[in-house]
Amino acid sequence: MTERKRQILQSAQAVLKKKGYAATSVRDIAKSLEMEPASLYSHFSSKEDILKLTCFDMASKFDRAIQEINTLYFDAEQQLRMAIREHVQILTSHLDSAIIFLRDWRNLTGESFSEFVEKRNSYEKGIRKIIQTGIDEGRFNESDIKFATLTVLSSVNWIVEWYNPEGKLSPTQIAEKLSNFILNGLIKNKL
Amino acid sequence: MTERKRQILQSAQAVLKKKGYAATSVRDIAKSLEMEPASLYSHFSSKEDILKLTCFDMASKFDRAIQEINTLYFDAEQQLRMAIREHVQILTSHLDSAIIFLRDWRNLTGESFSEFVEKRNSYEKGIRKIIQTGIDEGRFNESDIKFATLTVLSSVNWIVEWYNPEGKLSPTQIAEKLSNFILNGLIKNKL
DNA sequence: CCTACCGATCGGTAGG
DNA sequence: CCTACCGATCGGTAGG
Repeated sequence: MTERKRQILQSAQAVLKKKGYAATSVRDIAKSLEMEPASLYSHFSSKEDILKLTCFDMASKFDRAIQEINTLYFDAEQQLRMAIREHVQILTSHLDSAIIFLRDWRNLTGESFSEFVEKRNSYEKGIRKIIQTGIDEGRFNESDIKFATLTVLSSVNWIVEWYNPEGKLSPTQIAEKLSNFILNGLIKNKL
Repeated sequence: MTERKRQILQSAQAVLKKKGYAATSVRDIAKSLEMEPASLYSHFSSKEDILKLTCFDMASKFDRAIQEINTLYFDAEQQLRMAIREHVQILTSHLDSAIIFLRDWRNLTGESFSEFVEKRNSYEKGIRKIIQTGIDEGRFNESDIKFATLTVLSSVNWIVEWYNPEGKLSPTQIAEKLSNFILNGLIKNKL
């Protein structure tokens, strides 16, 4: 990927996150770059190509992170805290892409769609494995494991809806709060 | 609203939830009803009109539920459990509308957009109030209250992504699991 | 990266 | 609820 292509991709992502993939035209993207719509096609083969690159790029970032964590020795609680920290880190440091990745992947078609879903399921499995370990260790509640996994992921992914890079909470602080919430719940410890 | 209009609306919602508002054409909607695209306009003034009706209809359901709960005497834990139960009930019993409501509200324009955001914030405030009560009662952890509210809502809303009406979990069971998760967290009670 | 352009499809209207 | 139709915009190509 050339420097210019990366530059165009970034500008495109900034536009796409605002109105969503389906409601954004190739002309909208071109305008943000002050170029003609037709010129985009010397860098990308189609509008969907931009979506595809964005979604798969994010997916592989998450994939790399979970693979690494899953092979580390820490106990389940530490693993989960690390996974959440990494997840928040990826989301917040690529906020435009993250929003497209989370909202617009359904617009992928054909093989891209199914391949994406597969990658997403594989990541989900990585998280599930951590929670399963916690249950096996007797540290986590024996809850419906699929249910627990989805609930963890939903609360982590939701941060893109309100995260503000100039806000008072750093990604690390957000990750810690989120981990505490997920691990300990809302109710005060009855010691 | 005539019976026929409601019927058309329902069919439209079934189509909209599949591809999303922006990617669905008026022709797609008409086809699902075996009528001509132009005929839709004797029931609706525009494509956005359908989105507007769907979003605001859902919003008012949530609004009614939270208003009621907020005036009841139960303590914060009970209130939160009730709010979650009602929320899950509304989502699952209007699944098509719920998905459109959650995913496509950003496509509203002008006044509709701002009015919707306002309604959504007001519901959020209702949930926040319950959590605040819990903190005041000394029952809930003193966490960032806005943060806690958003995390609760995200995990509840996520159920539309995996809920299956024919699955083994009833809405009531889902609500209870979710409440337990949110209140007690993943970690086993160290008694 | 641009000019020039294409066929297809879009949301919507007029008139019955 | 339909026929007939509209101007605008869509994603994308040819050729330079």
